Amino acid sequence: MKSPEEQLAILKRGSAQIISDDELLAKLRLGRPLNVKLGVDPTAPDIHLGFTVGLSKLRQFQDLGHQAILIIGDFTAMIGDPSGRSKARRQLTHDEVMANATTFKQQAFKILDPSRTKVVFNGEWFELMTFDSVMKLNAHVTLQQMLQREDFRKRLDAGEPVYLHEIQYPIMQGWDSVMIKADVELGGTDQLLNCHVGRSLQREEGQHEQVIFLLPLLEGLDGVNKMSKSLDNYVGVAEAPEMMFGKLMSIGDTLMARYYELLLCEPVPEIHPMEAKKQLAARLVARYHSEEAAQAARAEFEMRFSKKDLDHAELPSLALAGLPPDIVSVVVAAYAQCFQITKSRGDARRLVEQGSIQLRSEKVGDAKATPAMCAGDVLKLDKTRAVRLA
RNA sequence: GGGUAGAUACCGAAGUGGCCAAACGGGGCGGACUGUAAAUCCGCUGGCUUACGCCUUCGAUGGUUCGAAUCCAUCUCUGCCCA
Repeated sequence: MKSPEEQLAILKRGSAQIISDDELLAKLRLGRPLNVKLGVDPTAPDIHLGFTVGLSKLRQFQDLGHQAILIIGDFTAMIGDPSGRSKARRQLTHDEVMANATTFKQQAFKILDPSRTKVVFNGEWFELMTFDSVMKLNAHVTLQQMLQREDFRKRLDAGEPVYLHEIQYPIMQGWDSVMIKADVELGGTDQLLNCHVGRSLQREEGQHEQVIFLLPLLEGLDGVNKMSKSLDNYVGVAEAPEMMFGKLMSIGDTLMARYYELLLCEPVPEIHPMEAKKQLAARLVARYHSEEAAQAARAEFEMRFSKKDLDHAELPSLALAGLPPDIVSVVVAAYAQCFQITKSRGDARRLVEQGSIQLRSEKVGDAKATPAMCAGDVLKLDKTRAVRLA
């Protein structure tokens, strides 16, 4: 086992803020495995790369001999963490949440070591709480403290509603820390207040206060907002290798540097940016799938986009039989059948007229056209989608 | 509970009886250019239609009118102020 000082040095890499280094060092010196808490709300069925920043850090704690405690917020997910949000979340039903939690757990174990992870659901304690104990908890936190939060503040200033159940969220998250006797709580930088509430509740209960270990938030594919399912700027860890590779290749250079730092924990290599990005994409695909899948995804990507060789790429096929012969109808059918995307005829016509639609690498251009289409022909729909006719 | 202001397309925001499928900005999409990126430029952005045009849309429901996003009534939701 590494010395406390060595452990601290390793853990600090890639962190945003630790409250505090000294407290963490003191806890590491206790010589026992620390309870390291990471809370997740299964609001969506699968996790994305943004979330893996926390899981990877948790894994690092595990590798140093500590006890990982993954809290599945089956109860809190129904409220929805208001952190960083400009609107109240839709409340989920318990069934939805539990269904999400199942896949969630499987995916978390692509990163965590299952043999050293304790998984708990916070419904275990919250469902049993009585109203008077809820009131007692509330007595520990003031409205002013809650209003310090930037996201609530912003909503107030913008004249947006802030609901009382949302204000309960930090208190519930804090109580989780008490219930599992957390020594360290991991979270994104937007979790600062929530984690602090945990500390004060622990103090009230006569426990040692948890160390707050904050990690930077990973920006989503747009490079601006944090990665989130609801903004559709995410890369899911369960996504198909080609999809994952393609999404990662679409990011800008600045964001690439960020991903290197937060996901691979190293600087961008001093090579052509294009190659650096391919390596990033390949390594992440390898992490969540396999080395072979990563190489295949890269080869596929290069064939399709770099060499623009759609003829040999693997494409979904579209049966022409029974379709009207005009190009617009074929395009609409291709989106619907091969990609489950509903395009209006107007949209499809626009794509044709604007030159996005290509048949055998030639722009069609004329929405009225009824070009001869044969089995095996490649029909390009837009930047990322194409189908093979059959 | 009382007063008051508001609810417009993916988001923000104009429009206050016909010229409104609804300005403008953002976002999104397509094209050019590139490294498939970014930046830039051009175009598109309710549905059906080759087109003329037709249909549905401005919180909800009714009403006034030849004609309503715009006027009236009721309802729902939200902000702010007062209790």
